[in-house]
Amino acid sequence: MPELPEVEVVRRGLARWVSGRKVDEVTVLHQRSVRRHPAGAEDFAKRLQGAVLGQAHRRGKYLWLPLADDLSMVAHLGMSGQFLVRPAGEPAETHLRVRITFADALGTELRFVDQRTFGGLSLHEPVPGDPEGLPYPLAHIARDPIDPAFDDDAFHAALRRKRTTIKRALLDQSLISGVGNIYADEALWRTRLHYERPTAGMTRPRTAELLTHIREVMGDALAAGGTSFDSLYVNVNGESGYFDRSLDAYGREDRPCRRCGTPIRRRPWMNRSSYFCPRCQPVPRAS
DNA sequence: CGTGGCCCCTGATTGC
DNA sequence: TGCAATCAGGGGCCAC
Repeated sequence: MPELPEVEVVRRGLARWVSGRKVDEVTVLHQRSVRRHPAGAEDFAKRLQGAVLGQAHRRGKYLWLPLADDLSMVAHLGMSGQFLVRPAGEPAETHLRVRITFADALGTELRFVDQRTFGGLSLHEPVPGDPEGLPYPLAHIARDPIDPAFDDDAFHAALRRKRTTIKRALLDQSLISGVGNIYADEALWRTRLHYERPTAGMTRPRTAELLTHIREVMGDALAAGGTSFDSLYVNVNGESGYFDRSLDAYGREDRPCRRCGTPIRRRPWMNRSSYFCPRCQPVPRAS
């Protein structure tokens, strides 16, 4: 389940192994993987053929590589997406969705593999005047907390304005990007905040503490090469990253809280799960 | 318009 | 043993 640190690892892999190469052939093996390309799979392939893939950019969990002609190839890994750089001619992976070959002599091709097809590739024009050439579908995606331009004060003000709960806000990519279910639980545990705490009650020091912990969790994961729980996450060269043994809350139902020993609880939440320590992170009164 | 909830998908795991 | 239910979850989309 790639979160921001994993996606950043993929970005670096693309920058090293793919940027600057000229596309030869594009084969779309699953329509759903290009569903965000409005003009369809054939158009996607046609426009990409012959283009040189530019520098690899990231905003939150989105990746994009500008082409020479104003369009960018946008990628989202979703739940199970992987970019693999493989020797051309290697057998296709079971869930290979898009194959991109190159017009050079390096002998490798780029493969987008995605078991659950929540991810996908598409081509888009930039938001007019955006200095980074941010593609249109990403216009509403906020900066991530390890982006130097992330505005802590603006984030705090947005939390105060909202009438929602803290974990919902952390997963709202228009407020802060790159935080997924796992790292939200980890950061809330570190901050001793229950996931249903109203954002309107956040104080400035509390927000600052929360951001610090989010950055620590992400930084730790990035240093470890990304988090993984199974073989679904593989970086651009096919190597798994492992970080799960240092998780404090996520996936630890009934196991003792590393701070106080109280068994960690799991609660159904938004069709997924929230993990928390009932003692360190007490349920807010008004919920 | 802001907020909350549903749903897309596949495979591993669990339960009967 | 075999089949069905459950779970995993990013984020777009829609209803209220």
